[in-house]
Amino acid sequence: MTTVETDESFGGVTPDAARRLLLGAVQAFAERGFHATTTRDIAGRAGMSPAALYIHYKTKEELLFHISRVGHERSVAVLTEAAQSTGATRRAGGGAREESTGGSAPRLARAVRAFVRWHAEHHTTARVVQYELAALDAEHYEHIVALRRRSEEILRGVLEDGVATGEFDIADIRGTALAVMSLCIDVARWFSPEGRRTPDEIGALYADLALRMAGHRA
Amino acid sequence: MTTVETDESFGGVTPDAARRLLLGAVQAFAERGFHATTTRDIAGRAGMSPAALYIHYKTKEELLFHISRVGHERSVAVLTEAAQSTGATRRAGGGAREESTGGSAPRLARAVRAFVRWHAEHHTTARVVQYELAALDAEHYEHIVALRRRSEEILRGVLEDGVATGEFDIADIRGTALAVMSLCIDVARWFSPEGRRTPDEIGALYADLALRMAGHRA
DNA sequence: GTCTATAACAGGATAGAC
DNA sequence: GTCTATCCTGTTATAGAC
Repeated sequence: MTTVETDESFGGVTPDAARRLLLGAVQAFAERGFHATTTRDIAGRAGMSPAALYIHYKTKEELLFHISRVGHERSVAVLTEAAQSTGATRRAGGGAREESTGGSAPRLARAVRAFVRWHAEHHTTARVVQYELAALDAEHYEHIVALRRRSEEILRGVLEDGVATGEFDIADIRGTALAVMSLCIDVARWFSPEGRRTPDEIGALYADLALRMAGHRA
Repeated sequence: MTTVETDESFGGVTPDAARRLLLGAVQAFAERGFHATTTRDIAGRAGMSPAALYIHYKTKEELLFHISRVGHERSVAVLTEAAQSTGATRRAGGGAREESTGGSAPRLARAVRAFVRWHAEHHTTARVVQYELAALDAEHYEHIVALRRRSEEILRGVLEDGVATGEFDIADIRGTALAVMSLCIDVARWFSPEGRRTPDEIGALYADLALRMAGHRA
């Protein structure tokens, strides 16, 4: 949770050189975009010659895929954990669901807050993850799209639960879930550590906005 | 308002060749991004040789700037018009404002609906306008940022008015305005004409969501 | 205004020494 | 595993004929 984001997301990557390359690539891609970034730039940031890059990654695109994959996995994990009921959730007979501890409202609030925090704290990674997908090759792109669908489904599930229990009042669940996702994702585009709000403050504000969007009766 | 967006935004551009280049560039930039687009590609789409491009635009970046400028001007105009009171708005003594015809709630709804519609209907242009700014040179970038601030201020103004009249209940006006902008802008990222909703349906949904975010008492 | 041809150069990826 | 040197392709932008 450093403010000068050195992004611990890739802390566990094995050869030290590979990790440095990943970190350099994330920064370069976030600043300039994938296509405007040269392999010389990436290698330079990692303190290596351009050639050394190819020992660890077959192409520049593979580097992007690695970043995208790990980034998406992290953000899905953050969302999944936060969206869980604190106790267990059991399905009741007719398809409606009973909550044991956390109702849908706190689950939604926790999910949005955590997801937004992740996008703000890791805005460098998140920017690459969210806005450079088009540069992936077809196969890698499909892999990532599958991960993205998971996030959407998780969020939609929380909204569905809340409507079923009467906590939420939503006309268009799918559309609202998409809108809440939009809101969270867009944080990566504009967030700056120099801005007037901390990641957690934005998370708290957005959690409140999401509850309002869900028609939560305060 | 064609579904197969041929984007009338640039209909008035004077030499026919210049307009075709602009249109080709918008499509190419939206599909591949600025840096991944070649001048050959743009010229090809306009039915010209690469060299002909430089008669009409000094550089590829100038083409992007032109698109960005016109696009921003259009979207600001759309937002401004929609956010106006239908009658005149007069300031009352203490800084609070009286509405004559349209209250703040319908103004917010109209503004969001129109802004979202624009981003959906012109999603090709909008994508370039919103996501390729980083490729502009410093001077051009500043020009565009000034236009963007205008949009934010317009939206914030509507929220402030609504809070002053008691129509809205907002703790953090600036943050909420930013969030509503986010929501609208992000439409350009994911909208597809093949999707299940029309631009106007999305606009209507988002207008409702914005009212909820603003704490409008229905 | 548009074309063909080309200058001038940058960038991804590899070869081969160490 | 890393370096230096380099290949080779593709790119922006210009020159000069029509």
